[in-house]
Amino acid sequence: MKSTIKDVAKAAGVSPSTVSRAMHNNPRISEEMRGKIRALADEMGFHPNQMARSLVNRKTRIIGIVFPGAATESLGHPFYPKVLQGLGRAASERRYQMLLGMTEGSSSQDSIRDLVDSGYVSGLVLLAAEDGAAAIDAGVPTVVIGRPRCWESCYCVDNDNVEAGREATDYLIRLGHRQLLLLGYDKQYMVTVDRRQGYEKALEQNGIVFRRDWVVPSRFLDNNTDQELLWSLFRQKERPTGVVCMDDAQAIGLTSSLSAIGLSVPGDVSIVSFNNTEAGRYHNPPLTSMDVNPGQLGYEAMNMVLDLVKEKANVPHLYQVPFQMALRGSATEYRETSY
Amino acid sequence: MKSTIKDVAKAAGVSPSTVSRAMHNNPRISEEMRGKIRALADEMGFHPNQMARSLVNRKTRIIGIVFPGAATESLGHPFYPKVLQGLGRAASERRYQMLLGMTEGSSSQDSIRDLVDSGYVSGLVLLAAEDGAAAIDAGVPTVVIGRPRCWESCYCVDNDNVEAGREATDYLIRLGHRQLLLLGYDKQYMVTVDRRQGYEKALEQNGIVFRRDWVVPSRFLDNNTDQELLWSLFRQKERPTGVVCMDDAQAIGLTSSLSAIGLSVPGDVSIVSFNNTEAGRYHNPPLTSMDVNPGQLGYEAMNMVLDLVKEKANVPHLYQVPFQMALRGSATEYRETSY
DNA sequence: TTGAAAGCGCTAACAG
DNA sequence: CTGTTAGCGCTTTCAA
Repeated sequence: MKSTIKDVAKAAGVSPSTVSRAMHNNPRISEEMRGKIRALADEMGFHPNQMARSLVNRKTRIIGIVFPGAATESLGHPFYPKVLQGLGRAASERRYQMLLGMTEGSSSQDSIRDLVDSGYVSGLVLLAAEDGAAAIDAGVPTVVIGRPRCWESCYCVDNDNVEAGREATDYLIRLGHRQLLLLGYDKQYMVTVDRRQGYEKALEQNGIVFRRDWVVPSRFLDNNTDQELLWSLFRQKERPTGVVCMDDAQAIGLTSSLSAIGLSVPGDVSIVSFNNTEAGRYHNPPLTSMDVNPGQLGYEAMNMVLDLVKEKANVPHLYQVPFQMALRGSATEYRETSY
Repeated sequence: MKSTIKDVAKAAGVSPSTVSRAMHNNPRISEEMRGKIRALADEMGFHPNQMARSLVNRKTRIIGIVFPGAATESLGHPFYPKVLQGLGRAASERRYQMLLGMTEGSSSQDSIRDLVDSGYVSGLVLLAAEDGAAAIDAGVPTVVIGRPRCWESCYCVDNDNVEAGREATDYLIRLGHRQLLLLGYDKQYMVTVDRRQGYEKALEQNGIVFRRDWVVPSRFLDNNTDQELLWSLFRQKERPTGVVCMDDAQAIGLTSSLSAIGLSVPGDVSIVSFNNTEAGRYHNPPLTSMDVNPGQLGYEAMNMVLDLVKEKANVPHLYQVPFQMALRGSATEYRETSY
């Protein structure tokens, strides 16, 4: 049986409150009493029951983590474990723990309710910007990773995705490419709309005219019917010589899709993508990819919620983490012979 | 302000106990009262405070997850997120939540203590067999993923690693290879000692003599000094033509190490490895790799702890999950011309 | 079928 | 500096 504060109090011949004070380095206790009690507590293997503490102070040292959509599924993409690493690092530095909200099958809305209603968490971090709206009335301090639609009224940490999109595109342009396709656009996801904006910006800054039909969804990689659409784009006389992909996985898919119609990467088409995954790193050719620093995203997000929980003043509503391109072989200089 | 059981009781004109019964489908309450109260509770947005409940019932719906060593670091290897997925899937099916123990910098021993002492968890799953010893006196039902030294006296889910090692080796032998190196052995890790045993078994079953100097640690990949040792092995006249690697990462490292001395994979050396990672899948050549089903490992482990927590009878001490080879290009038939 | 009372383990005034 | 008291929100005998 685990010993309680009363046991220790009795053994030490003092009152429970004294033990409580000793355990929390409360100043209202003598040095010697404190030492004596702590030693005794140690000996008896006493550890304050957090459950009871939380009940009275109305706060826990737990932050809930909410994964997007089908919960556990998202962990399949390497972005999430990396974010989790960062979250964990910050949490452990500040001696907090993380409770995972993975309500299989149900919406993240439910996941959030579960987490909060349970009373276990004193803060939340949402791993999907799409759930951002929920952040507003979650009932506990909440920060979302990514940029939700309601971003001005909530706390979030994100990359400057329009700038990232611009830089990725610009990189290709620097390489001499002027026929640029954007693959993986989905207006549902702010990340992609932001990056697309950056893409358009880069085009404009370089006097390249924007072609609406060269902004395509990732669905174009899915099956033969859809690939046909993609292929038709690359069979035009003036075909894209460079592609900006929203994710390494798409770049990988694209590479093989292209090879099916006899186009090679980077020989015929240069590719720049996002997320700098291991798969992309070992892909053939190795992918030039934008690293968005998922680890730091998590790290900053956790520190932000904790600041909020601690009611620190002036916590900024948005923190932007830097990104950088990992330069590898999938994007090379444009050559006439590309045609 | 969140409403408490008392608020609801007052509003319904009944006692708190009645509300409590209504919320938990206790039979000692009339159907109509139950309906009325639940409706009211819903309307008032009342959710029982789990903290308070746990305090009185002495159990929570939370399982602690302990990562090996430097906590968050381990998430860097794709094996762990996949295990986590499986854990999450089972946990969510049975309506449990997971608390992550990531005590940065401190041992997993401390991590375990933290988790258990806090009183938050009613069960534990350890993601590293090396921590197995701790499972015995954790104080709550514990299952470990992998095979700890003390495996007979604790609960674990694992692969049959000697068989896996045997099959991997045998695959190379089937391909005609008879000079086989084992890379990544470390007697500290039971996985590798088990797989090595399988390796030896395969050799024996095929009348190949075991060479102690062909069982090498992964350190041989680390730096030039160590690689020299590896290279010397491959510069012998009778060099290995097949290698069994304990992890895809090693297979990748080996490939490039080998290419530095002019040996190619699979042309000169065939490789079979473990863990079937994305990196290996997109590596050049794509890795033939043993998939140990990390997801299922997690899934079964979670179900096992929960069975233990629920005091289900006859929970087996060991559950073995199947594995299977993903056949790809890094291992090909042995040809004389390999020399 | 419902209510009253006691208590889970701990903390936080308020006295002394 | 230390003890007393009350109570966090809920469950659970025990009576009614």
